[in-house]
Amino acid sequence: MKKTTSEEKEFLQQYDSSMFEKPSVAVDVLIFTIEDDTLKVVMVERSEFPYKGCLALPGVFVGIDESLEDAVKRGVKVETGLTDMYFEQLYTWGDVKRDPRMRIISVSYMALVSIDQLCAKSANGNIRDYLYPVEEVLTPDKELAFDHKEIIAYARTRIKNKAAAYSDIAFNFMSEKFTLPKLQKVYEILMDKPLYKANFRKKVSPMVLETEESTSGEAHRPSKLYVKNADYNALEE
Amino acid sequence: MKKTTSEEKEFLQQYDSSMFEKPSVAVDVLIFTIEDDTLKVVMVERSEFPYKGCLALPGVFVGIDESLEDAVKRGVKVETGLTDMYFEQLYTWGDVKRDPRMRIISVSYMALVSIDQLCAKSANGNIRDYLYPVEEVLTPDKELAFDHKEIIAYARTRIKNKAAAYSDIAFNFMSEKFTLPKLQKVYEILMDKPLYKANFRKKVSPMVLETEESTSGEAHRPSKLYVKNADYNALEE
DNA sequence: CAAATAGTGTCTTTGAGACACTATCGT
DNA sequence: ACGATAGTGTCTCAAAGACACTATTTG
Repeated sequence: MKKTTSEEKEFLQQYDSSMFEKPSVAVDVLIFTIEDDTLKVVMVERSEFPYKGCLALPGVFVGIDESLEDAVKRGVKVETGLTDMYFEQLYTWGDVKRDPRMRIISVSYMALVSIDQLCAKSANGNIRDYLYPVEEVLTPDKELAFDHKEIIAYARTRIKNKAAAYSDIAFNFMSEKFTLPKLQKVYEILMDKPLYKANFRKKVSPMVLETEESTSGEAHRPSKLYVKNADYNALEE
Repeated sequence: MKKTTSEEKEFLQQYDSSMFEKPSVAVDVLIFTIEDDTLKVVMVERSEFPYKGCLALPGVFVGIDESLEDAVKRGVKVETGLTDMYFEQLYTWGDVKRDPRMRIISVSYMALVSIDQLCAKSANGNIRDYLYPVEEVLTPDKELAFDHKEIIAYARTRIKNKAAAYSDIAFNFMSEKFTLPKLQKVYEILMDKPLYKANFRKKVSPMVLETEESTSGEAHRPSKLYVKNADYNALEE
């Protein structure tokens, strides 16, 4: 990795002699999207023991010269082809027996992406085949690999809390231009509860900017298109 | 660590051949307390390079058969002698160069403890000598070891947010019985802003239970003693 | 016009914030 | 009585919540 100085050698020798074995470190990535008005997460079916046939979160081991974030980007890229998306660290899971094969400490991250972006880059096979409704995989009788159900439940709670606080996470699921009814629907899905139209619009009005465009062609009044107000967070001071 | 089955061998071989070197995993513990109406954190002065002479957070490497929480308990015990205290995971720091000696991924935890408990168990030397005011170690010109200033700043923000939301974290700094003026002072220290007495008492009244006892002996009206209402969180549903 | 969805006005209730007041100790 | 801190009553104002209304498109 790097050359060691004489001062550091003492430490490294001491460390090597006291620690016989190191845990492995992985990142598990929860790629969330909204499809058919449903919050979904990317999962893969395990072809090997343990948990053969169960759904598991995609994950990669962290390389010795790779930051956690770089490992996440690598994992997301192999899974979806996407190179730029919003993600944030969730929690680190370190139970000794969480993986029966060997000691693996997992740093979990959640990535949020619109279904449009997700499908645009889907080169190998259809990414839609790997999307599973979150509420479905969280049902008690559904068996998932390792502690992945707990991890997904943790992420689900985080998403709900952030949406309820009207943070801007919902925008990660939107295309660039969107109508307020669509945005409201996304917040409702994330919060898992219905919202009053007028109140919702009061809340989000500082977070969005109206455009000149509108929807058309549907058998009802058209809806104005909005974009995210990039200055919103700056105003928060 | 454990015996491997034939199914698992394939995985382990594949893993071993693809990963030449593993990062080390440590937990860094931020032990916070309140002394002299000031939020303080336990730190130790480094006697070795790198960052010789700088303050650092206490930390331990995570053993191969040790959970993250067990590593935290071990670290807290060697540092303070305490065996039971509240702690929670903060964040995992994984920059490749965060430790110049070798690749170390650090899972940070914050522990919160009253000054009474902290001093009660202080066997070897005076633990008070290792307490440093948080705002002081966070000043820009103060050099701390590794990325520990960033970690402390992260924890400071977490504490502020939790106090501002009137979570029950403040109680971790109190003795079993306390007066409301003392509790208010603790919230003010954590939030770093003054509070109105009447409003504060309205807020915390469901979180506390009045006792029969009062303070006495001071040249002013005595103050009633309260205990934490253990049922409070249960009521939250 | 009817159906359907987009969008607005406003009332009520809740709670944060601010401030003034009363209460009770020791000296 | 006085200084000092403990503890309470209540007003204001802003935001959350609930609901009713108007507006604009297609068929």
